[in-house]
Amino acid sequence: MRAVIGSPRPEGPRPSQQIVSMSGSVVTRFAPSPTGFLHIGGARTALFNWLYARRLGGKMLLRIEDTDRERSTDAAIGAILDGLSWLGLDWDGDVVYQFSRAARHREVAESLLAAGRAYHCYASQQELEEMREAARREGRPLRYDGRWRDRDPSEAPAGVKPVIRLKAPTEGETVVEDQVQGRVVWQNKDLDDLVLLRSDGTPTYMLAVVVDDHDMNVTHIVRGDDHLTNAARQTQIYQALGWSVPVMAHIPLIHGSDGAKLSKRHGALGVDAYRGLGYLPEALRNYLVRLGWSHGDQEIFSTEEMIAAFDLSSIGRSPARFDFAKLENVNGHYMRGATDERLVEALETILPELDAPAGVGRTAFEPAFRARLLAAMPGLKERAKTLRELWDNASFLYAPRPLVLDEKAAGILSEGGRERLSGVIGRLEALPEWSAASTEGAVRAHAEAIGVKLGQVAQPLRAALTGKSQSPGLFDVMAVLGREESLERLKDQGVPRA
RNA sequence: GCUCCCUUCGUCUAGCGGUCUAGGACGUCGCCCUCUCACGGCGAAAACAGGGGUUCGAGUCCCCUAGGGAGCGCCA
Repeated sequence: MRAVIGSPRPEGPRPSQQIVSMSGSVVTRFAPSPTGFLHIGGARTALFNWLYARRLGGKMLLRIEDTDRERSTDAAIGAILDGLSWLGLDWDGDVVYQFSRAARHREVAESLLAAGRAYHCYASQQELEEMREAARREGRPLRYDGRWRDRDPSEAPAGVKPVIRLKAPTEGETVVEDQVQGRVVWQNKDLDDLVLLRSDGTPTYMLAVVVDDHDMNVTHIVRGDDHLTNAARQTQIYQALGWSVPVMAHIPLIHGSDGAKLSKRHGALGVDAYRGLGYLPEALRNYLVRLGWSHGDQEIFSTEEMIAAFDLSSIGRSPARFDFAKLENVNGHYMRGATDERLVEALETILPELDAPAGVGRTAFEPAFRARLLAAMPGLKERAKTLRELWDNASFLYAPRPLVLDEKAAGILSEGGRERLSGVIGRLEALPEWSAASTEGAVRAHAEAIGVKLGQVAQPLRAALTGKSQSPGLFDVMAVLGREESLERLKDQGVPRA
C-alpha cells in the first residue's frame, strides 16, 4: 500500500481518484507533523478522529506530514507512533508519508496552472517582506498583493524560479460549514493568493493537505481550530480543483493551567511523559475525551461507551485548560478498578524510570519481589492516584532493613509508642499461623490487655513495620511481610520483647 | 494592525426561551466511617464577563464593549 501511495502518478488529477478507501463510509485522518513528540493536544485530536471513525464504522487513517525536510525526524515519527499505540489508538491501513507524494502534488499544481486557476509568481522574498512591512505600517491586512496575477509570462525576470500561486476569487465569500464552529464566513477580498508550489518545485502544506485528503478519500477532517483559517484557503483550493470539500470540525485548543496556549516549552508534554508520570492510558483517554466534549453529566466512560456516545455536535467551542488534579482523580479511579496483575505490569513498563534498589529488578521484577508486590497490590492501589505514587507507597516492600523512619514514624515510636508495643512480639511469635486475621487478633488482644485503643498500638506498629505513619491496612502489611520479616523489623526498632 | 473564533462555580462542564431559588464532576472546607492514609457516605462555600435590545418571559436569540485565543510564511 505504501509503495502505491508514494509512487509518482503520471496521469493528471482525477476527481474520482481514490487510493485508500473505496467504501462510502466515514474516513477520518490524524495528520501530525513529525517535528516533535505527540503532545497532549495532538493526542486528543487523534482520539476524536478515532472515536468518530469507530462510532460510524469507518476508518481512521494516519498521515505523517513530513514535507518540512528540515524539521522532520525519524525519532519524532517513532514517538508519535508509540504514543498512539500506548493510548490504544490504532489506525487503518498503512501510514501515509506526505513527502513521498510530492510528485502528485506538483502535478495537481500544474494542472491548476494549465486550467488558468493558478499562476506563476516571481516576487522575491525581499519584495514580499516589503509588502508585509508596508501593510503593517499602513494598518492594512498582511497579504500578497497579487502583482503577478495578471501579468504576462513574457515579463518574467530572467533566472528567477517562480512559485505557483492559486488564483483565488477576489469577490464573494468563502464559507466553511463547520461541525463545531458553525457557519464561518470569510470575504474573499480578505484572502490572498496562497502559494501552492514552492520555487524548488515542492508543494506547500496547503496544497499537500488538500490533495492528500482528497486522494485518501477523507470524508471528515477533525483537527485543532488553529487550522480554521486554513480551512477557508483549503476550501478555495478544493473549489478550484472541482473537488468536493470534506466535512470539517475544528476543535478548540487545549490551554495550560494558566490559560495560555499549551506549547512544548509551556507545559505540553509528550504522551510518553504521561506514561512516565504514572498515568494509565485508559485514564488519559477518559480525561482527554472530556476536555471539550461532554455527554450529559457522565464523567467516566469505558472505551465502548465512549465510542457509542461520541459525536461532533457535543464538542464545545471554547478552549479548555489542562488540569492535572482532575487527571489524577480519573487515574485513581482506573487504578482502583484495574486488576492487580495489570498494575504490576504497568509498573514494570516504567521500572527503569523508577528508582528501585537492588533485589527488585532492573527491567523486570525479580520473581520473589513480584509476588510480594502482587500480594500487597489490593491495599496499595486503593491509595494512589498515579503509579509513581503507588510505587512510593510500596517502599516498605523494597526498603532495606533496618528501615529508615520518616519524621512522623520516628515521633510515633519515641512518644510512648515503643513502650506500648512491649510484649506484642511475644504474642505474635506465639501465633500458630500467620495471617492478616491472626495478627489482627493478637494485636487487638494486646491493646485490650494494656488498656488502650487499637490505634494506640497500630500506629507504632505501622511506624516500625513501614517506616511511615501511613500505609495500607496494618494487618495486610504484616501478612505480606511475613512473620520473620515483621518480627525482625520490630526488633530493629528496639521494641521491647516483654 | 487585519481576519476569524471563544466567554456558566478556581478547573472540566450540563443547560439547546419558561421545569434555573443554574445541575454534575475535580479541587477546597466540614462531618461520618476508621488501625493511619486512601476509598466510600453526607454536607458547605463557589459561576451565567459588562451593557443594550428582541420577547409576556433570556444563562439560552441579536448588537456593542471588555477580556481571552487562533491565523495572517516559498512552516506544518
